[in-house]
Amino acid sequence: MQLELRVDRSSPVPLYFQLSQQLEAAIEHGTLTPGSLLGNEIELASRLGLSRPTVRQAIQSLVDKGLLVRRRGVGTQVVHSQVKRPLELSSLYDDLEAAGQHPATKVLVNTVVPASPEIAAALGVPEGGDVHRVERLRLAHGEPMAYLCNHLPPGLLDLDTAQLEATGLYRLLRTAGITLHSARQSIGARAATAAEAERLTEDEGAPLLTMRRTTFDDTGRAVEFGDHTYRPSRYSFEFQLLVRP
Amino acid sequence: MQLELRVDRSSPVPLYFQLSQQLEAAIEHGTLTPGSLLGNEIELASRLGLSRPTVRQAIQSLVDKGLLVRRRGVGTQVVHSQVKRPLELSSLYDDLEAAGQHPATKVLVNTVVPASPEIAAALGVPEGGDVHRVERLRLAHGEPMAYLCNHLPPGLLDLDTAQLEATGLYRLLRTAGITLHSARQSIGARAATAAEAERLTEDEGAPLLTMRRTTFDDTGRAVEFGDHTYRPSRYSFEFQLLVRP
DNA sequence: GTAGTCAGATTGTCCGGACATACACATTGA
DNA sequence: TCAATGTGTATGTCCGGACAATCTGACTAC
Repeated sequence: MQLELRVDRSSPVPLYFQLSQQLEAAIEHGTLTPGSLLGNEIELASRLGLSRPTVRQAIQSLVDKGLLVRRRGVGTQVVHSQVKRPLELSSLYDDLEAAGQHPATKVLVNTVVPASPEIAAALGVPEGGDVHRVERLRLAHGEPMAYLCNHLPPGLLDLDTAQLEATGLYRLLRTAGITLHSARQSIGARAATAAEAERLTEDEGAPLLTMRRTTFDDTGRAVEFGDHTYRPSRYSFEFQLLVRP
Repeated sequence: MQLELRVDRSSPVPLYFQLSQQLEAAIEHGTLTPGSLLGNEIELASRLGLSRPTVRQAIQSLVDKGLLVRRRGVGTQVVHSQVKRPLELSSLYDDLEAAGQHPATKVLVNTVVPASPEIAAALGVPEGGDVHRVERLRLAHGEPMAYLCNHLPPGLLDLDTAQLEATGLYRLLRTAGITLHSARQSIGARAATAAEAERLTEDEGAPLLTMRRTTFDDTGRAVEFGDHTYRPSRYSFEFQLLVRP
């Protein structure tokens, strides 16, 4: 069966993007089965009334996502891998919501504090200068799941406690017009201290999963520094890595 | 000062790649300082005797790596972020070697076993069929650091114990002509069992960092399934994530 | 029968150009 | 003074074409 593809030239959406989205949907939906050839670029271009560079741009974006593989002299085929979801800079809140876990947030602290040396270095602000500090408890099904301590540079956005309880920090940042770009993460484990154990209703000495992250926006400016602890019985980090040769 | 760039048309190395490497080196070296404009694409192209698409391809590859930011109507500038290293599908052995930790490996088991349901599903082989099983202890400075249990599909490569002790598994795979493409990882934590504690010279119940990973080659075929436990006092996962909008 | 060779197919690289779009800045208007 | 408007500049998108590099498979020669 021939895959039905078409583009709308009156739409403001770029043609290559229209095409890549349709291809991605076809792969996701199973219309394009793993291992199947995509048909050569020139024929595809003429069938759609597009130029070859445009078709290549569409295909390239899916290759970058790890959905397609190009082979010179052979063609472009769908990878036959079970997992196709791309890696993302994930938000715990969105992850939980997507998994149907009904996340809830309890804001413990929402204030302004002087920056410690470590936080100042991470955020690129002067030591002792003002930074926002937010401590939250993330719950799923009413049970505590993670303790989240975040610091943000001043003047970036208003941190409203009600909003923080209704959604995730990343969504607030995006809503404020900040386009997140990259993050440096460190994931480790350690035994819970007495205070940590109480917050998460675990026993002292119980293993905890820890994550420390600095997030940067598209200008390379640090917009958030987080120090999180998770209950490993309730949460683990899942992601897909792509090799960039 | 004008950045000195030039391309060698007699080289088999693609022009866009020559350019992107020089730009990356200039950024790494500090010749191109964070926040500085790159000069517009058309002028850059004419200066180098290249076409604009070629220059764009070079710049785009660095944008994808997170080194540059494009702004319509403004120009392309170097991100002013502290961390510029891209995310990679890391190999523990290479990581340790790069950090000057003198890694060593002790092969505990190197054999062929029938695939359990879980392993068969991960590797995409028939249940009960033959798979390689390798258990290793990774040491740094003579101290145990991680316990690595891996399964590989049959017929992929010869697993020589001596080679496994001399280098990492990923390097062996690459040497065998396998181009790694992506991996699905899950990172968690748990308390050490008695057996795990003994292997890693920890106490029973001590927190351990766990990682489970399935690695795929460029055709989407699973080439390795690993179940690793790390001593969190000696190791944590560090990586940088890029957002793909 | 096996190895080497050749042709076809397909992606990889590169060109030169055209118009659209968004941002920054200066100008103009209220 | 401040907002709206225009203008220049840079990237974003798209085109049509050309040749090179590489893989597959069939054919040929030994």
